[in-house]
Amino acid sequence: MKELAKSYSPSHEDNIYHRWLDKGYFHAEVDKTKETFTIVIPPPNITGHLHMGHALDETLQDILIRWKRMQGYNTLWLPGTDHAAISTEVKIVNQMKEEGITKDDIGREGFLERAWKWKEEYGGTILNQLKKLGCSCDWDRERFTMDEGLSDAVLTVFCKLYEKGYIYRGEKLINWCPKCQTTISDAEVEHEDKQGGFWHIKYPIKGTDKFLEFATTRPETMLGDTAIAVHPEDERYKDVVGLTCILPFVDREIPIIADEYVDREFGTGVVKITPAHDPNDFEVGVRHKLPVINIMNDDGTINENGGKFAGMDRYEARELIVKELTEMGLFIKKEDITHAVGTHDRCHCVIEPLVKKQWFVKMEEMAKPALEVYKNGSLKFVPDRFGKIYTHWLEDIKDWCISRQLWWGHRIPAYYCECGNIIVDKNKPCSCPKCGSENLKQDEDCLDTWFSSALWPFSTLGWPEETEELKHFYPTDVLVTGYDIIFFWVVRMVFSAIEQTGEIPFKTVLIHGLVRDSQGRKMSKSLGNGIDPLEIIRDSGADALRLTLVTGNAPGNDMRFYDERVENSKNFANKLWNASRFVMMYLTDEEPTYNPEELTFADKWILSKANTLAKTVTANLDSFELGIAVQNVYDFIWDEYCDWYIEMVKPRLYNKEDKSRNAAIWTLKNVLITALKLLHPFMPFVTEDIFTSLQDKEETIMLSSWPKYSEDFAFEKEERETELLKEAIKAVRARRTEMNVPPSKKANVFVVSEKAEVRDIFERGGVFFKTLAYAADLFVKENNEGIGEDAVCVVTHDALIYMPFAELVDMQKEKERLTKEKEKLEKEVERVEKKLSNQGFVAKAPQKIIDEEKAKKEKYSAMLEEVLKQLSAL
RNA sequence: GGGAGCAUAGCUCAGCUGGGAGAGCAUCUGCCUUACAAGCAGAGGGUCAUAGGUUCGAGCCCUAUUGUUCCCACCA
Repeated sequence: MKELAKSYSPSHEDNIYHRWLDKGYFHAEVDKTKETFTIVIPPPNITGHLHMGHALDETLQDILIRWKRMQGYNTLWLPGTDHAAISTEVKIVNQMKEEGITKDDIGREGFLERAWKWKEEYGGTILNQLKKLGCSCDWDRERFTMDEGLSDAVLTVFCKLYEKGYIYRGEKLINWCPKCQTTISDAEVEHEDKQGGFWHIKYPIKGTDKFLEFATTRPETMLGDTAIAVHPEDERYKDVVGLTCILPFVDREIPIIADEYVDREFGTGVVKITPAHDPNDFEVGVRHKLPVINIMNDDGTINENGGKFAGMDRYEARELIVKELTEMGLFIKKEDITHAVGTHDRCHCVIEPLVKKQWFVKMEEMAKPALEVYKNGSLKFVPDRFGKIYTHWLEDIKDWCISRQLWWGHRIPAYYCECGNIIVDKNKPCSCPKCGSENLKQDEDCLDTWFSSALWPFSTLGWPEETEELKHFYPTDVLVTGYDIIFFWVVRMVFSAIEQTGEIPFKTVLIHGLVRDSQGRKMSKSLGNGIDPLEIIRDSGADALRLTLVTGNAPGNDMRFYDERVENSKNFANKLWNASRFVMMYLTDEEPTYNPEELTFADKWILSKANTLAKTVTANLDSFELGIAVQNVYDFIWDEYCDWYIEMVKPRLYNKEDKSRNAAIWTLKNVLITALKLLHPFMPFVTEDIFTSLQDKEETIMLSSWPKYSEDFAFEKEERETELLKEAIKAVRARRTEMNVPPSKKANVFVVSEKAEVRDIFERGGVFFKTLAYAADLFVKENNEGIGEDAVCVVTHDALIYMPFAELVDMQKEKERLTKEKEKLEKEVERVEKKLSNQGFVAKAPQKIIDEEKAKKEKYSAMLEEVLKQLSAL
């Protein structure tokens, strides 16, 4: 047995973690004799640093993993990182910029070399930070999305989907980020409300002196207009449909067409159609076979199709166009409006819809089974409401643009022959199977980062190889992630897994909310309100951080993080630490023996409570109520174990002659161990530290067995008896405080009850009742004969408790107090009676509830009777 | 425009299938009681947003309203 330091300090955490690592406790081998429990980590970006969001996400996973591991599952938590195509590339480009180098200077090869070097240097940062948090990942199985194996999975999937016709190359309208110079998917477009203009403009109708008036938020796109549209049934414009307008600046004749898409009620009921730069217009263009004229360069400047505006920035061109239209008399007015503008979620630059030839994943077919698995219940969301979000997205899904104009990532395995043939293959073919030419060029683009993360649950386990790991650990059990990532990742993992492996990638998706600052704001770099989890770990320990993150955290709900909460968590660690120190004071080298006959009813009470606790905590973990589960343990340790049980057994411990001393020590130790085990998933370090000091049998709490409910330790009667004494003690304490009796002033206490059973309880519990109720001596009696009439009386449920404090009693105040109590009890009795006389209640309420109410009635009536007696005696 | 969440003690939040309102922090009072002052004991504080409804019984279920946050969406 080791001794514990005087107060708790988290400084051991690193040592404990390294011992776990050295012992290989986190490592999972395929063990077919056991049921598996698998979690794959949502791979953090290699550019990332641990922020509170990660800390929460990983804490929840570690709790589940540690709990299941203790339950005896073959548990695997697979860690790794994501190459984060755009983020990483931008980071490296910026770094190069400082050195005055551009991507073109060093070329693709040079750039990739640099990127890999960067990855080797910084990519592991965040994983090391996870270790500080205590994450019990199997580090031997760490993966990276650009590993050889995972890259092979990516290429395999690409080729398979291409062959199946689910991946195609097409010229479609895509979202273009002029700043990052790449396409992005719909999911990466964020709609932000921005101040903008609504310019009213008119075009002359050819062959008439009339004009057609419309309004637009992006005047510069007029350079690419190829039509003007009105509603087919709009009487106002019936005559002009079929005529043409003259498009200013470029002098193009564009037809006036009729299309249902136009809303007659909105504006003038006239829309300019720019198929190359607007999704709706693109559709209209397809219907009417309109030419598509792209007027924009990749950097957001106007191209040669923009006539004299060519080379100008899109916003410069906008101003100049409006100015010149004004001069031409074609500009009518400008309204100031705020409207939703699509921006890139990474750089917040306004995205530009452009028509480009890109690679797409056809979604319609693959979405169906992904919807089905949720509907038939095989895929669950916790809380369930996020299933609706998932469903909604899938039902309305559009094809996924997967090509990115980047170098850092998985290069698209498509090869173009000079004859025009396209070959899609994992490996570069020697020659074109069509024309035999060896002049093949690989597609320059890379795949969307999410294309590889979509395969993460199975690619990390070796897929497409039929590895033992894949067979054993897949499908995984739980995916833990924030609600902000359902579209990007969860949806894509589900349909990818079903398509490639025929199985769902995980059974349950546990969704958590955001960690916000004390004022409820998102933590962000720009606000500077982020709290660094590593700083918290350094100052207060990972255990305190973890407890703070999980306490009161309900699935799917956001939470606020602030210092006072951490403080409380730290205090709890200290409380547990000191309770353990106390217990260890009474442990000797000799193991306390378990002798059921020696257990007092107080011992049985706490054993019974601990027994129930195991059941409750397990049930809450089973239903992913981690916040409630930890609250259960917290309350048990602090309120029941420390504030009551330890105090109750002190007299027995102090008295070496006490026959039940051994039983007390045994109970103290074993209940503490149970509590430590139940707490371990939440606070792994402090529980391990105490556990290893407390006993010598097992070398770690991590692999100890999870407590189970047992009928052998269900002691209902003893629980009732102890609660009765607790109630009496509380009543005495309250009464003393009320009368300002200092704790140092002890008094004789007389307990009076007609019931032999009650007297017996007080006799048996007398030892601790005396100390906890500040009694000099305790006298248990059948009636109040011989007790001074002027003693203070406390009326409890089963007994009357007298204390000779006559000199302290103010008769007037005493009367007031008793009157108050009388009124309170009368109210209670009235309430219960009313309930019990309600026919509907007696007829329809469950028997258990009725019995409870009846018991209450009896209890309150008896107490009221006593209070009345007291009053009349005064 | 569609959808979702939230509204409970001064503050931050729990309250799982309906059966007498809880925690932490803060406040007040008294205690350095041989594990812990990072503590102990006691106390105050809530018409559970509003209005209806279902029910013997509603913080919890239903409807509407108000406030608030978020997500989705092609009104140019």
